[in-house]
Amino acid sequence: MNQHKATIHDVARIAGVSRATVSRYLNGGKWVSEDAAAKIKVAIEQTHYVANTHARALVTGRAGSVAFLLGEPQKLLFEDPNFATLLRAVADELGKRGTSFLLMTTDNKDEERRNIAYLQAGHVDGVIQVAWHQDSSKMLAALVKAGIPTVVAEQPSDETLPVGYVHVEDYGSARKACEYLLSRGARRLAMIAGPEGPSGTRDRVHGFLDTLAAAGVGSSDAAPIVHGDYSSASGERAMSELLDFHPDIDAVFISSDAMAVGAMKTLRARGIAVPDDMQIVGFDDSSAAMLADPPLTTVRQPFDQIGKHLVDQLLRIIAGEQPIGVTLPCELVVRDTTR
Amino acid sequence: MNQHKATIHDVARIAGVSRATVSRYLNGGKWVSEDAAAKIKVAIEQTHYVANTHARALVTGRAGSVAFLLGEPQKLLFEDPNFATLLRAVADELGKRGTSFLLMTTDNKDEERRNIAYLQAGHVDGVIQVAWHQDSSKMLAALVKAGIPTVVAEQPSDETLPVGYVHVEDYGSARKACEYLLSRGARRLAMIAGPEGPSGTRDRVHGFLDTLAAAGVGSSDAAPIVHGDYSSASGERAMSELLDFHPDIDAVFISSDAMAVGAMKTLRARGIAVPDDMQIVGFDDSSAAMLADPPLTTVRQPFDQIGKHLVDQLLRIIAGEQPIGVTLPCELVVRDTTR
DNA sequence: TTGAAAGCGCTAACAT
DNA sequence: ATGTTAGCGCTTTCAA
Repeated sequence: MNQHKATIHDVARIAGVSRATVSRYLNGGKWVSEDAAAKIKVAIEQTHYVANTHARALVTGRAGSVAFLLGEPQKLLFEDPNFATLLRAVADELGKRGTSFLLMTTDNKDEERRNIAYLQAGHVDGVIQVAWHQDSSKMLAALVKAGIPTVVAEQPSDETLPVGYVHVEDYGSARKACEYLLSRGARRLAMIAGPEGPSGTRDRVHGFLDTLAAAGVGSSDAAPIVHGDYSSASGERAMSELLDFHPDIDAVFISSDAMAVGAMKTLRARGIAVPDDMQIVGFDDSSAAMLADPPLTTVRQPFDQIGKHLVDQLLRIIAGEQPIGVTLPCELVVRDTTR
Repeated sequence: MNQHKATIHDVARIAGVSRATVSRYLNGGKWVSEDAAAKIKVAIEQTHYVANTHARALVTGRAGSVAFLLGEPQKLLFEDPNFATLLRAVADELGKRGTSFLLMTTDNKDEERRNIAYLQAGHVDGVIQVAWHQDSSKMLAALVKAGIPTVVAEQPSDETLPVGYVHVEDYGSARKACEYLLSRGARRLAMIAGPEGPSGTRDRVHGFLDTLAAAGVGSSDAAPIVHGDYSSASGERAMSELLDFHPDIDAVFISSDAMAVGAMKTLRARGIAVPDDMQIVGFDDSSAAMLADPPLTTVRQPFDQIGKHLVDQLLRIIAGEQPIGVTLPCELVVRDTTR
């Protein structure tokens, strides 16, 4: 633990070659004779040599790491299980590609400033931004201005921004969910949507509305849509509101499982049976869906795929490719909150 | 975005001093005249200069970052809300101290090897290890052997290891919970404990057993204790088992809120009313506790404090201080699953 | 109080 | 195929 950590110099000396040869071996091994390679391999094993990232970053100008930037009100990070899922997916994929990452959270203006300064300083090669519940356009603009390769886990509101993004097919998924509800006999559909602003909310609402219109079952009065913040508590409130103003609804399409769980709590309190008196379809297929009582019919978001594509995109952009948008399909998972 | 990033050289030139003076200014500002300091300050603002971490790390030999090392089976990271809570607390505290951190996950032997190599390479100054559900002694031993400053979010099984740790008062909290149950009229107590192995599980079990013994209400046959893995599903199973073998129990002390939620699902399925026929106390006070139906009486773990102390400890150890153990008290939060 | 100079460990021309 | 050399941006003696 006290012995000097092995450097490329030690390896070179032991292998009987120059440091440049070791460096070449380390970076692809081209232009290194088999003989030299073998000796270097032995020397590395013997010394437990691992390249110093900082020295390498200094000379190459690349950090070999990316930031996972979370712009979220603190309480939601705790409650939304999707963060953990996505975080894990990203961590796994990044690990496979030999890139380390650091997690940054932004809860207020001060942290935002500090984070921007840090990122601009070039400590990381790129940024994966996740801000499902909060407006992140300022941060995003700063990243773009600083020329930092960036991917976003939703469709950015400003589509002209040169950032990559990965999102799910919100419109189509909403239609799929609502059409299923219709097919199970529901006629008076309501929706509990996510926070207004993000494109995901907008697209799901359109999917909901268009399905109703196509089926000719839309009510003529104010559309039964209430917005929540994806938290369970907001789902509880939203369900109450829905019931108060539209007591005749027989099904609800809810934009997150957490909100669906909250909504079911309200229903239970009011003695409304699920799925007999009220059918429900959630969104995410988070752990809450299967644990709900009864288990929730929901739209499965492929977070592992989202994470994979996010990393893939970012690494491509860092390598100089054009940012693109990736849209992933969702799957309806039928459980017991629909008939 | 293309203009050369400002270096200490640029700042020195603009301020009309040497790079060494700028460096001194950056690191505490001692031995820098007010005059020079003022000029440097202006130059830094003008150039938007931010020190290059890699260059600094290279020369100082310190990385300025630490690792948050998660040794957990993947599925539990998704489900256990405590991770997110602790992660956030640590992130906040680290941010305040100007230290960045990277998150590493260890799900299998291969990742473990890779992580150990990475950490040994000195890419970080220290490690915060969290492994509540999995044996982490091998990893810990490797870290100690490599001389990497380490703190653990539980009491390490090998107490002679020179690592810092922060944990909650498991024994006392268990006694507090069980005594409360007794005070509410419960007489035939059972326990759903965490996975066998970690000291936390052992201490809570002892607290449970000792309380029963002290009150003289222990049954003479096999102690009604079943182990789970902190997941909701395991709580569901454990409750079934308890009911099958000890149908006369009237209260259960459960080592996590997630398991308590699972247990309540089993109770509901069997038509056993909470808290009338069965009282329940959980552990953690995670979001699941308040959302449970009825809301869960539980033991509150102060994760924000745990995170704060973890960071504090680690930074102290990195600075050369002796590792110590920190034990934090828990608080009983009474809600509606107790009478 | 300040500056000159010597690297930290590595990569990347450029020679050979 | 391999070695020599010149830094990357910063801190840190050591002199002045």
